[in-house]
Amino acid sequence: MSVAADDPGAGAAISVDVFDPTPPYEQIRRQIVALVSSGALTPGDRLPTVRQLANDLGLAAGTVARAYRELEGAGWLNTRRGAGTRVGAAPPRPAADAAALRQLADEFVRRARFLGADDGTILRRVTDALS
Amino acid sequence: MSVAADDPGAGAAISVDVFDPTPPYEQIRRQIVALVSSGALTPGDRLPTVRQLANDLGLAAGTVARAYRELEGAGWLNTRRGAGTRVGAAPPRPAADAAALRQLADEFVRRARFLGADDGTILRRVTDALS
DNA sequence: TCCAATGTAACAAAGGGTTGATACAAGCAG
DNA sequence: CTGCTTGTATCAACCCTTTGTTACATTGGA
Repeated sequence: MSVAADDPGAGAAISVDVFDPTPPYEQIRRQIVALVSSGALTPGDRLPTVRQLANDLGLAAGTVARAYRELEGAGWLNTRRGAGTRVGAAPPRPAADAAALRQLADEFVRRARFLGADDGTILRRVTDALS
Repeated sequence: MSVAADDPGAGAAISVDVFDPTPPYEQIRRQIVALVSSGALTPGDRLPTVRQLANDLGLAAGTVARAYRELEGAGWLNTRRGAGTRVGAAPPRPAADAAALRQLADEFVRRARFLGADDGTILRRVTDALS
């Protein structure tokens, strides 16, 4: 079960799986990296405020703030007090597309296996989705 | 950086990323699920002893024991005191939630295409990720 | 200028995970 | 039977994360 946070401005959704032992701030961090890497969020796009996202996800503001802070430090986001948080102008993407696609595929396979799917089923579903 | 634990008996390798905030027991649990799901470990294959794996990974025995215990409870492993731990005869594969998997595949394909990847590339990346 | 919005910082309290040690229980081989 | 191996249980101590709360600094618009 997960709580979804619709983000009309960026057209993206971030969620936190309460059954995942991974700390919420880390789940958020990874999802934003994936969203930026995949192009779902582009430079200049504004992210939800820490209070807004925290409220949507049922978390404390400080928890979301930590995710934003770490992403800021890594160059993914630009945050300014009073002005909000936006996707950085030059996200850390050296070998952009190839690396992003590989990361995307790895993440997909990991999640699919987490659902209990075997390799054959995973490939079949991807083939279906391609058509 | 990660510490690797070679497992000659099963021909598999399990590692723990000390920079990943995800608890070690959870990292181990997921990797074993992946190894069994992918067929790298087959029913009857013996896993390292809790002390052996803990020593290789630099963890406490109880930490590895917890991963084994959770996997046992979920039906992935069979563990008997004094006899060791082996892959269960009937790992929980049909648990594949068809709807969730389809949604996951659709989302993955959507993002991959957003990156500009063609169908062949997408399939190749998934195949790579499966191995 | 004034004020609301936003990110940041600090704090104590609570909960969970890990460690390291020890002890115990159950299987297996001699 | 005896001894070794293996998984399990317990314990206290420590560290990390989260929570609420409050306060503060900065930004931008009325």
